Amino acid sequence: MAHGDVGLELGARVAGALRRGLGLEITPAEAVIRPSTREGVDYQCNAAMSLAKKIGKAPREVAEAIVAHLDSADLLEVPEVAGPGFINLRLRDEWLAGRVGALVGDTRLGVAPVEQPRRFALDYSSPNVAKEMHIGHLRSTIIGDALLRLLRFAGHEVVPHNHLGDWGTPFGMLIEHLVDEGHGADSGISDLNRFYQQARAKFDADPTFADRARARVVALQGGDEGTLTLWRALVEESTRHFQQAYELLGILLTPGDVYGESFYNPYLDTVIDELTAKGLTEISDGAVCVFPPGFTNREAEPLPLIVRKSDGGYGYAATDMATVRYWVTERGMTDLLYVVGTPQAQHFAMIFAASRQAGYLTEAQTSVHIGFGTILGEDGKTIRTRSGESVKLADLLAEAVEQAAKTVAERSSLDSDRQAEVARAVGIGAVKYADLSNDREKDYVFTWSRMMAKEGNTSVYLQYANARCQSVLRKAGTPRFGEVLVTDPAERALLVRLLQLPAAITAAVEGYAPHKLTGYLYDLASTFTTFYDSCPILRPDVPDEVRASRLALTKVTSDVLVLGLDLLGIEAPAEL
RNA sequence: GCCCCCGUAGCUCAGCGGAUAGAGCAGGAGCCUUCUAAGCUCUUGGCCGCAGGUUCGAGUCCUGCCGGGGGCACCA
Repeated sequence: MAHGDVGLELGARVAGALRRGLGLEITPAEAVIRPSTREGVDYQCNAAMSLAKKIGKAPREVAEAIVAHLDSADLLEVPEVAGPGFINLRLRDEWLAGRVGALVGDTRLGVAPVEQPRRFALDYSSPNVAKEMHIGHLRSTIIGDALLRLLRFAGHEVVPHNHLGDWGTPFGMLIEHLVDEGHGADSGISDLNRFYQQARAKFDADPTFADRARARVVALQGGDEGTLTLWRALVEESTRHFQQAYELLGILLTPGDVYGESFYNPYLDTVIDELTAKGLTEISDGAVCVFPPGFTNREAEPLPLIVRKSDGGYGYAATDMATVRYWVTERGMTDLLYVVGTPQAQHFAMIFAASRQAGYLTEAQTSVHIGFGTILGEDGKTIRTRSGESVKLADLLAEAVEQAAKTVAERSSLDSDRQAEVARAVGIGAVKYADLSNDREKDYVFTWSRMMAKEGNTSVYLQYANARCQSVLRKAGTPRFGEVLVTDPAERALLVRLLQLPAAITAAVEGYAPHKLTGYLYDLASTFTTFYDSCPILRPDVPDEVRASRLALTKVTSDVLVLGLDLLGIEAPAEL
């Protein structure tokens, strides 16, 4: 294994030792190798204690046997058994140096692609047509995009899809309003919120308009061509608005990734038919329902998934069933991911359960609701503007860039154009990092002062660390990267850290947990700045071979930071 | 009422069944003639909500309780 996870490699060695020493078969993961925080110890093996129990030997005896049969002289110092049966492992400097040296110029930085790529359909962002994006769309969009990047880098195939809210009864009034306003080159729909509110107001105030709106819904559902043209105009205008937000945010979604609710309309009847043919549906209060087992309502009665409403219309349950069916059956996806807030947990649990019953999902597929917590204001409640409305995404991002620009202006010596670019990278990065660095399943408190802080665990700290790397490399002219040497504890710590990228990415990918990567990157940046502080690189008294080694380390550190930030969707300017 | 999630330092958060629970901020003490001080070093601060249980070992797994949030039939 030329590249990869150091912990797993150590695990494989321990597994070998157990096979030879005690005739036990375990997997590398079962060797329970963990990074150690103890002085002078890089990793520890915790397998002896649990194994001792199984085979009826003393834990220390097992540990001694592992050590005795460990074939690891190439990569480890002599291991020590400590405490009840811990095995302390320290990597050899030469091995570390060789491993890190191999990362210079490696575009994957030691991260091996997965051995068995899967096909992911990834649902994220999902704003509503004719409504401006607001803070409620932020987490799905940011987290989903990071997962797209992470999964792809890991070697999987990922098809992102943007489940636009582009269908339903509100479109009757929206289209009628569009008719009233005229939809010339510059119609009123560029201000989406106002357009929606105006339509709403007319709907509430003017019965004639309301009747027209209702008739328009029927025409829309009936496929009236003129109505569809108007509807498309709304969708297109909204899509342009979304694309602007995505561009500013650095989100990979394109109009080609739009699979809105309307996309699944042609499949809805089929879904009902198939569910019915399988005997899964019941009529309850006039609605066509599936009752997946294990779900109950307040009265402890079975809880329905309403696939067709009593008025004959389709609800979102029908669309979501059709979505599962489409991505598995028509597109051959193996894994369905939905980046949607945790309040929808029960809904997705029911969709998945019903999809299994229907045979849309089999053992070959997984389906995961990637839930996330609510963004809270500093008062601990759902964040809102002073007037109680949800915060517009555009306003929030503008605020972030503006705040960043202020700091950049104070610190940066770049020209104004490049300062503007940096402000954007820093401001947007701060918003994304604040989101991604929290466990996605928990609520998190949105605090400008903390995310924009010039110190601490923020995106700018990582960006700054990278800018320092880049500055050194620039000053080195055409840097000569030499063989990696270990001459200082801070330098050695950096080597150990650099080799932990594969483990961090694996953890982030397997748990759909970007914060595992942010945590690693912060540790790396922190380890680097300590190294930077105590290990001069370009100073004249540094021997040439040490300088060449440290330049190589600086290069690899920068590469890891840039890659890591890119996987999170955050830019890393070369200068701040 | 039932189900799900969360309670870790003053604040915001990490923590993979393993050793003395870690960061950042805030507080205290230092460090810029020297590669970007948006930085570094040292330091104060914890009955991991409470009570049981499982385990050689529990912040982590199980049960109960207390507190907070969310969900529970035609909105998505």
